[in-house]
Amino acid sequence: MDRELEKNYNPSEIEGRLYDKWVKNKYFHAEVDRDKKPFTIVMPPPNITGQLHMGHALDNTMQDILIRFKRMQGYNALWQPGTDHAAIATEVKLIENLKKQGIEKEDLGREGFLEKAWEWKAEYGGRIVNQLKRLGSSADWDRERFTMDEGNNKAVTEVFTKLYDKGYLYRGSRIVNWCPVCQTSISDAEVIHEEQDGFFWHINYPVAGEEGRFVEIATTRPETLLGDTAVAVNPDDERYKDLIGKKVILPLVNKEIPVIADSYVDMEFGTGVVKITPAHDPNDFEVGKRHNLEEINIMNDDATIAKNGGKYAGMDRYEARKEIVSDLEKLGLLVAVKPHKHMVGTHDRCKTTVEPLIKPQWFVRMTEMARPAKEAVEKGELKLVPERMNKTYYNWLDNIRDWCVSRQLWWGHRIPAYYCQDCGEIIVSKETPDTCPKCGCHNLKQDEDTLDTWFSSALWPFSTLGWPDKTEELDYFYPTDVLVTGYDIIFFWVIRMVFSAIEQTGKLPFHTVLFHGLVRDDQGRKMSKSLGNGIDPLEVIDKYGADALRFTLITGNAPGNDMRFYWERVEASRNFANKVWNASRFIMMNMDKADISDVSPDALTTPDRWILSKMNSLVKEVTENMEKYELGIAAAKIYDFLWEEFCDWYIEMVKPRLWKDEDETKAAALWTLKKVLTTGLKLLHPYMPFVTEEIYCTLTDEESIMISDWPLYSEEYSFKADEEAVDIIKEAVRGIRNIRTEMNVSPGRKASVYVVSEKENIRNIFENSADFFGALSYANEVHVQADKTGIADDAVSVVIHDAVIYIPFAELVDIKKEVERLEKEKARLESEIKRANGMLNNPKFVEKAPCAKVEEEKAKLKKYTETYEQVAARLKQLSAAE
RNA sequence: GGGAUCUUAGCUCAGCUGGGAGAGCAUCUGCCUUACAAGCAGAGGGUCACAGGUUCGAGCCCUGUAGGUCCCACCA
Repeated sequence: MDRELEKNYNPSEIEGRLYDKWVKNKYFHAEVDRDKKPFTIVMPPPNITGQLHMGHALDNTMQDILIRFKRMQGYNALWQPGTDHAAIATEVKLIENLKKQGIEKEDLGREGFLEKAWEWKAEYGGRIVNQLKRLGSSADWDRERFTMDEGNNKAVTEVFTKLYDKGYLYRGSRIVNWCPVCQTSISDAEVIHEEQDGFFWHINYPVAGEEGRFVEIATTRPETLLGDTAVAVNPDDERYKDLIGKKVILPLVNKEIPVIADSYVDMEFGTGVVKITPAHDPNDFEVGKRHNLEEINIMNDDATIAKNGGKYAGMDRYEARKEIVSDLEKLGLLVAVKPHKHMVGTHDRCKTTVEPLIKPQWFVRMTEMARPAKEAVEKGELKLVPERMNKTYYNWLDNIRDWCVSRQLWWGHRIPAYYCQDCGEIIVSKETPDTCPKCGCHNLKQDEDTLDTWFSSALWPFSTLGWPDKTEELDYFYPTDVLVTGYDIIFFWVIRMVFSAIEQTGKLPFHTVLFHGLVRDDQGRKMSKSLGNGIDPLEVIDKYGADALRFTLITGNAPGNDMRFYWERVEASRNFANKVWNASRFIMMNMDKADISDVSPDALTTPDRWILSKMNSLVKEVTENMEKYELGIAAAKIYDFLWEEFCDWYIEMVKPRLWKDEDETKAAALWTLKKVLTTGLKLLHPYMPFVTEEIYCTLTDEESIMISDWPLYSEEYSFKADEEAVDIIKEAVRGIRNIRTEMNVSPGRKASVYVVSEKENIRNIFENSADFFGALSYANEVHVQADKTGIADDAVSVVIHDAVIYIPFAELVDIKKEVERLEKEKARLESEIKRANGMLNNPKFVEKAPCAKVEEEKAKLKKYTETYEQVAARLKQLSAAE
């Protein structure tokens, strides 16, 4: 051993070095290789404006675990990375930055602004990528993409024109969600409805021609009154039947508007009369369409009242609201003001209350594309993990509305639509057109708008692989396999990728979506900038290492569930890394004690076969759970095995053999230690890539653990008899330790241990294991015999199945206590026997339960009965001794 | 209004298709035993929210109740 490990695992020393080595050796890079099966994951592209947060850390850890696992299994594993231009986020951020320098967006003009944007991207766009690297992410950085790079631009234009030609994309003047602060339209998915305290203003509208008669309406937004073009009642409402077809006078505006009947009106709610403002409410818009009502836009883009708003023109919407209410009051038309909680739509980015406005926008028709997306899940071709996400998925698709994809922003993919300034013709084309196909003029102007960020990310799984070109990569790596993401962007992204992929490529973009939850703070709150409760993953990595962070994020959590972040848990994970580190150190320190190059299976001892057998089962369980995406369960199994079975039991069992100079089984022990450790390291590697790599490369001559073969379950390592034998020894050891603690015998004090059993096979087990059995149970000598000859009656005893262990602690033994202890044990066994008998005497159980279960109970009953008899016999002895 | 989900040890959570309640942390006791005190050996601690039902058998399946969380939805 030419290298040695430090006493404690120090992640910061090794992480950078190993990561550089992996990159340098191109382990992350995947090339098309027809001889190997591909396994592909596309990374959800983080925003270029972003900083790594716990959500990214979790998301990328899960992906890295899967990709490392598959890579080791022999797949040609590609983890396709990249970043997202994040239209609104970036543009808003840039505008803020410019403002600090006293520059307005408009001052720069479109070209100038975009120049700044690209500069900013060049400077900060790589920041989050570098942060991802610190996690250990084994993405193929040689293939890194950007949603606005050349290839993606091409894909976006291709899709836009194809959808347009197919009639799935149209330009229309419809009511959209408008953010007055960001000055752009946003999609329904970007609107968050939050409950706010507002008021219900009850207003009297005078009925035209009927002096003194009013209809009372109730509204939460009185300022929209300026744009009212009707008042609606339910056609079945007896109260207002006679009003239908009549006119009312719109207060303040003093204009006559009709009373119409529409079933949209709920008779039970409010006054049963609704003011209709088609230009400022989505429902009213629909009503207006049905009744051919005029749409009067009374608001500017910044949510101030427009010119047509009379005296209110220029006022902010809330200021106008106040004025209007006060004016109505003066006129005596304000009937009541009632506090009212209602849901208000806000922009998810800036929290501004959105204003429904009519704007000409581009929309993607969803009805046709939604269907196959839904069917894919229904037919099981697309699997959502956990399965309960199916309902959310269906529900969204069932109620889907057309997707508003145009944004009044500069940073993004400019819409490839051109308008003829002469004849109004719309041309959608991949190339900039020169002449108008309709009127032949050259007076064409491109649409000023850009596309929703998600329009391009919806194409991510195939655009990153070269689509629309028929590349080798696309052919080989696509469709991808698993998508890992948070359930919070199922609507924004997942569904849109699914229908886009089906429509554009005819294939699903992936066969499985693995969802994870949110990482919350220790009080269960969402981590957020405003609360200041966010924990920086990089700080965690600095303090405890990337492996500890990764392990923490993965364990103790089921797929799709939120989790809380605790520093204590990171510490526990770090301790585990250190535990593995030290076990390895121990093994390396002893490696020179024998030559293990030629260890035959016959040389293995019972504990060797036991741990190998346990290891073998572990391999199977871990692999199975990882295949099922139960990453947390698999991790817990590795943890338990390595810490308990391997460190606490096996290494302790092996020590006497290593210490003793003339022991012939030393090589077998060392061989087993190394075998089990390297297997364990491999299983652990996807979770803790750094510590496992460092140990593996120190312990073996291999180049890297990450390109080593994933362990396979093998019958040749299944040793049932040895497992049973060691279980008996462990039971005895535990019993002895228990009693010693109970009696306050200090560990330094050794004692003779007598194992008495009538059964020869049991005696053999103890005889063969005497060295480590003695060491584990603090014995200075172990006697194995068939009867009690030579053992003092007042020795302490431990009854296990098939044997009684005696420890002569004459001066320490308190017979009374000993009897008490045994009586307790006897009672416990009695209840067990009763339980087993209860089941077995139930004819229905015997009849209906599976055979294996019945047999199991019979075996238990036998074991308990036998143990019970031993205890009873021991109690008899004690009473005789008294 | 619709839907999802949670309620398990003091805390945070596992518990995969129903077959004798688990982990980490915390607590208590004893140990610096030649890999590890970031450790070792022991211990205590739970009518699995509540009420019914299905079943030979329920933490797990069904129904209802209470409380929490989240998502969706155009009740002005």
